[in-house]
Amino acid sequence: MANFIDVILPIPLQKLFTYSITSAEAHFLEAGMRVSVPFGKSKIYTGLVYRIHNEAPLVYEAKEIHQILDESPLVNASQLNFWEWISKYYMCTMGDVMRAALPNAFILESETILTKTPTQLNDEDLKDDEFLVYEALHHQSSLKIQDVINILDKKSVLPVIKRLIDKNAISVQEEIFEKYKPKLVRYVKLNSNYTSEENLQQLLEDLSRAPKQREVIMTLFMLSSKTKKPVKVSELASESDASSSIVKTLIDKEILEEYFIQIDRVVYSGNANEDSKALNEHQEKALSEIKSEFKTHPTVLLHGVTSSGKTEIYVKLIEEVLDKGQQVLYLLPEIALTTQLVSRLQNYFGESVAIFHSKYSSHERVEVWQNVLQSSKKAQIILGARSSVFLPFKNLGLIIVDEEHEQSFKQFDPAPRYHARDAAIVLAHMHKAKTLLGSATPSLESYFNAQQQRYGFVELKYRYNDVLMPEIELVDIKDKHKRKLMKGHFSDRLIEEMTETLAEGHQIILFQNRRGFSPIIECNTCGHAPQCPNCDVSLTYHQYRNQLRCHYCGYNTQMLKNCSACGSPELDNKGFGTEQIEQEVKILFPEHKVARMDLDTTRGKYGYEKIITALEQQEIDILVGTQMLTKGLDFRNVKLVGVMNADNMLNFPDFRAHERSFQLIMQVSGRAGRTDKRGKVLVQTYNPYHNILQQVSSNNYEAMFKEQMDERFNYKYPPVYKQIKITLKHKDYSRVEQASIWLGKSLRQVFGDNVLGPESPPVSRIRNQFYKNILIKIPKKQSLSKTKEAIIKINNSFFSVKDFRSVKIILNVDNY
DNA sequence: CATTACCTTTCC
DNA sequence: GAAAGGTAATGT
Repeated sequence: MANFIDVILPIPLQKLFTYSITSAEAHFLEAGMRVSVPFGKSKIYTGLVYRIHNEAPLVYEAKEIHQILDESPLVNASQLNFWEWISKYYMCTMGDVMRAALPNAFILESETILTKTPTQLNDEDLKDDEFLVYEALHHQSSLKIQDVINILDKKSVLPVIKRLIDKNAISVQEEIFEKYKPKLVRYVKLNSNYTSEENLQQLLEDLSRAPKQREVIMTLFMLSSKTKKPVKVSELASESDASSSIVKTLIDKEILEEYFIQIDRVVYSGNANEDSKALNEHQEKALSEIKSEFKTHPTVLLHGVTSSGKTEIYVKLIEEVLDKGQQVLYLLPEIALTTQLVSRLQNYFGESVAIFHSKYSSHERVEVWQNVLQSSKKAQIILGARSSVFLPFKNLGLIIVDEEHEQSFKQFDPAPRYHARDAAIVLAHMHKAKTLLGSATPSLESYFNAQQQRYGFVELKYRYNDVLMPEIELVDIKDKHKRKLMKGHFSDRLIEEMTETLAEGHQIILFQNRRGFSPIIECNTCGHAPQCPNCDVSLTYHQYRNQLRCHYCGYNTQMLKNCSACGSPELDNKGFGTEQIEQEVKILFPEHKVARMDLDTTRGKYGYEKIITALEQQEIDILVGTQMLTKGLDFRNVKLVGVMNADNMLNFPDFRAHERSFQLIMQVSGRAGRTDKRGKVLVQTYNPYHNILQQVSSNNYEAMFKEQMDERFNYKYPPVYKQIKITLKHKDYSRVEQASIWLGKSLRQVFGDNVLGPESPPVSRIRNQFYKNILIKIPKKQSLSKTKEAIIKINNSFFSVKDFRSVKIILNVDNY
């Protein structure tokens, strides 16, 4: 009987691909193992076995696989179920999910390698470009396609390569590379020739004329007898104070023998040296409420004010799940995964905590994956960002989603456009595990779900140690401007409070929801603002490199001296960003240390941590920053928080702008006064009577919730209605316009008034591609899966129109 | 008329 | 997503 496998390939194609295998391979293979398979004329891809069967495909002949890559499944059955759900719910292909789920290093790709043939050729047989490539192969043994592109400096190199092959000058082959290399550490031991006493004696005598080498040998004895462990080369070199070349000499002389041991890249050296803290009465009460809610609800929302000690409650829950021998997933927004929280958990749980986030190298991620797969002791608790929902859990008991309201749990750009919180709830369900959502400012949808009894609900209203909530004061900057009480972007009240706080030796955080120096440069004479050549946006001024930059495509140029439209040298800054605030603070408080925290200053693996540490150590008096400041950081000595301008958040054109503003201001406020002293928050605004700001200043989440929910009801927004956003994208404007009108019409035939658009988004061109959006609102009682089926149907007929085939369509389910 | 740029199609 | 194969566009 013939044997076949269906394989998921990491490309955005709807279908699976069928390959033929031998019966021996059929015996060996299991779903979830990787195979490498030929795809197309020349490429070799990594595929994941989805199904093994005997049904020969009818319309084509299946190719044979190239190679089996795993000895046991890399992805388990429950993960494949989960992938299936993601792909159905978020309307993407299994290939998309595979790309997102597997660490990059697991997905091998082949590369075309050119090598010279032994045949002798006369140079005159070759044309110029052919000769260049041929010549290059005299200097290096092989070339990649990319190298050829560089050598010839043009795009289409394949004809050249083809001619060279025809002339028998070169040959090509496909090679696949294993991207993951285990980390090996070099150890040394004495060569076995010298184990006997007399040989050893002889050796030491021989070395008497090489004192350094003798010293190294003596150190080796000393080290191995002291630690009774294998001795690392690096250790030996540093202990004996010898260079590694001396060690190498000894190895070359076969006196020492080197060997390698594979080690984990990510190791935690400390121990679980702390017992979990005893809870106070409020925490204790919340904990027991959570447990009793779990009896009736698989998902519970914990609404606990900032600094109420939610983490300690999580720790207690984690302890119980670990005792049952189950795994725990602790999800956090990327940015909140700081050393602070990591080391706190490591203090309680030692090396059973594994961390997984995007700043880890792909090698490190492979190791975490493998530890989880093997349910290793090292990976009982996974602390990770959204992509950690894809880890190969076997026995998950609890998922904690901390800072549940954070929008960074939703992935926007490549598919799968999943929301990690929602996916986590489904994942927990598949494992019959519990999910705990925690936030000081829950998202409306979660709070709504709790009210509808879909989630259990627990509240924690008291801050730890009964610290008072900070006092929030609204400052009317319209009035201050009128009365000339503003210095730059600082009101007299803010300066007063800052001066006082600094005098007391406390720290200050200033929050400005915008990065860059000054978003827009405008000509005073003609009003022209420099635009990005590839996108439909004005360029942003960045002072630290004196550049104009585009935040969408990364385009940048030097700052202009004259207006590019009229030549006038009078260019003015409109709006303001973190850099400008930083500069103003430096002028206002020249004797204090000011730092800035935004995307530009936190590049690199430790950029973020450096600033945090500096603030903790009180090397910084005033920190200016963006959203990043809001994430669960515990700064003991910060007493004052200033929100520079609340209006640009409130006026953001998005149905969640108000909810977001509330959350953001509440979260930054939470940074103030975490110890004995009551903190103070100043919110500068042109509109102090705005309802949201009133609700912020009275710390009234319920009022905010009620009012916002009314709006969501009236305007049919989530969580009352669900929504799917369809984005069309093409480099030709009239093509997207026509396509979007057609699509809008077809959708309206099915969904009527619940289709909004097509509309051009605020930024209608990015990287020279034009965009159109269509929004579909889905009433609660309308079946979500039927809706999606209908969309897919319409989509298919869309692509059968020849003119539309080149238009890219992006489906975004729950696009908020 | 040859070479290159661009677009469409197919991949199992 | 990538490369092959076809077609239009450009150069000599």
